[in-house]
Amino acid sequence: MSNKKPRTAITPTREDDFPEWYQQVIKAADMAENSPVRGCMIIKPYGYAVWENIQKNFDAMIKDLDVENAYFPLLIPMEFMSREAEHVDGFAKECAVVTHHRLEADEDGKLGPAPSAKLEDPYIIRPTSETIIGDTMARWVQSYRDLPLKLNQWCNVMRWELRTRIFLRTSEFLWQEGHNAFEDEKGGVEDHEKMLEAYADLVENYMAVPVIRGKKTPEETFPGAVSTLTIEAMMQDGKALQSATSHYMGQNFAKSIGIKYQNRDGDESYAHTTSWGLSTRTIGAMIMVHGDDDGMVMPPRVAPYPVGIIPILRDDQDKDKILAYCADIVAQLRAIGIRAKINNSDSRTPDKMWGMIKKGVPVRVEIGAREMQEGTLTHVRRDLGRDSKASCKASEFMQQIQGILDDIHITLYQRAKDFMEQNITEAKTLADMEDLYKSGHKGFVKTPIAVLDDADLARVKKENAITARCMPFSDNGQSVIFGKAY
RNA sequence: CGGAACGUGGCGCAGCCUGGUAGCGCACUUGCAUGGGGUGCAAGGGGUCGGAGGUUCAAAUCCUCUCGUUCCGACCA
Repeated sequence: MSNKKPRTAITPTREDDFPEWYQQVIKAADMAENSPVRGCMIIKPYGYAVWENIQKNFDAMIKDLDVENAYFPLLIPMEFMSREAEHVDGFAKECAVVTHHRLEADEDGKLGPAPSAKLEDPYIIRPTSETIIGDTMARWVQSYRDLPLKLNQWCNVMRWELRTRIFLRTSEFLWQEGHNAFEDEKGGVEDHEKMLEAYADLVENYMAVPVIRGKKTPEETFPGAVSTLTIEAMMQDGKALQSATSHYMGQNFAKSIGIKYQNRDGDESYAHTTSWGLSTRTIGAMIMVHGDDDGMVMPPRVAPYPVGIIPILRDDQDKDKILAYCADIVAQLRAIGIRAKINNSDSRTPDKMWGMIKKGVPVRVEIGAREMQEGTLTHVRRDLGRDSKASCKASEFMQQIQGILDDIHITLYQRAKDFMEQNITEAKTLADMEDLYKSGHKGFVKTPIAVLDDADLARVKKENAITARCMPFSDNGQSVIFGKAY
């Protein structure tokens, strides 16, 4: 027995092969899978439930900021793309194009686009709805009284990606895109800051992923934007993942798409616009930040069910009684607003347990004949493992569970935050940074802002596969954080 | 899109070099014993080897093309 390592539920481990571990966690946790459509994923119920929780929480946040939801078409007239020069640059090469409106069989019986049904004006499948929403806003905004106008839509978009990775980069993905318009610069600038803070709030306080808030360097700024703000998270392999961005477009976009209005002086002005988006990719971030070698570790506030209950059935005699007791526990939890689910399949107990471990259910509750008789239950925290196993009266549990879940959230967040902080190294010069990466540094490197002007920067970035992630707010724009990125 | 690798039952793999119609582990089904961090024994079901062509008496094994996946790179949420 030379194998001293305890068996892990996921093979390989994070240390052995991080990218493969990531794939295996998604599979083991039953969150998503590849589809017959190249580059597109099937989000399974357990993964989609996470997205629904993200949606629910963020949707409430933006409504508090007076954003209204609307829905725009999946198809966008191709000519819209050419209205915005920067867009052509950014998205044209990854657009799916709709050219026909009918299929028909040829002489061999093979289906194909009917030549007679060719579209005079082709459509593209939205890679973003910026142009069509902008076009709409241009019609809706006539007067300064129509501003601000804050629109958001939850939808799917498609970008024909060359290299896809489930959740992190797929050809089709789900997101929300917000597009706001304001009278002046102040309104737009403040808005894009506010939206970024909303993202930071969501990601940190619901997904337990600590982030660095900052501004993109000019080079990394979104095409056409005056300013791009970002939240950057660190994965357990030390790489960065941009979790959400918020752009201030100045009047650039309004001018190209015609969002103009009569201002308070009776003159014509162009609106100042912002756009902001967060996608299913953040689910990938959550996996890579919290997951461990036994699978997913769900942050409780977005977990499909923060409490999972396993009935322990030793024989059929007590089965119905135990199940009834479990059902009652679930009902009590739901009554206090906690999502709970019972696994009453007839799998073996250990298999049910490992199933919940791999899914990362924050609190596992075990209930057998013993608990039923005593009116107690046994609970274990996923983040702390079997050592955290404890028993208490069911009534006490109801009092404590919210606190336990909050504590799990804090523990996950703090653990990730400590990791991130320990893996940000400061370097005074570009040469110092290069030395760090050349000697195998895995995390971020923070340098003075002056490094951006170093003529050698491009070479160092290229050779070390790093990019400028952002200029963190915490240093008032006086520093830059670099790192490898997803 | 460039470089590399891979594609064999649900999952992970062996077989391919030295062609002769498929094997292992896990999962699954049944039974008995079990049952609080991956239970044991026994009996079973399931694949024609990503797809299309070619070579051959014969192909999972050789050749060509194609589709897909993964990793690295460039690009990007």
